[in-house]
Amino acid sequence: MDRQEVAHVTTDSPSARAARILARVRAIPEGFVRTYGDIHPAAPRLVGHVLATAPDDVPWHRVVRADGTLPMGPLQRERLWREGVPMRGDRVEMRLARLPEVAS
DNA sequence: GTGATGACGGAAA
DNA sequence: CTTTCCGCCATCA
Repeated sequence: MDRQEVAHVTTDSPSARAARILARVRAIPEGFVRTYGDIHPAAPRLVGHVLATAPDDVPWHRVVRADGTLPMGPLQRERLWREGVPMRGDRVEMRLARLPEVAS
């Protein structure tokens, strides 16, 4: 389905989307990561904005780019490393750390 | 109201 | 491998 359908199916409203995004991010288990696109395919950039203005009790470091590079640099890298996320150089081994799409 | 920007993604060259 | 280009949506000037 395209983004229009997604928006229709998933009760949209600025706050509702933000809430859904935050919920998904909080659901990422330690040691794994998900990409912006995985969290909200229709608007990856929105995910970034939400995380940027989100409370720090969310595991924002578990959200990385689709190619495994880290948007937040060294800090994020350190946090992921501590959780045992497999990395190669400065990027995450998506093949192993990327969490499969979750239903809901 | 318009236009630029950003913690992005994917396709094309 | 890199660089463009276009689509997305909320914010902000």
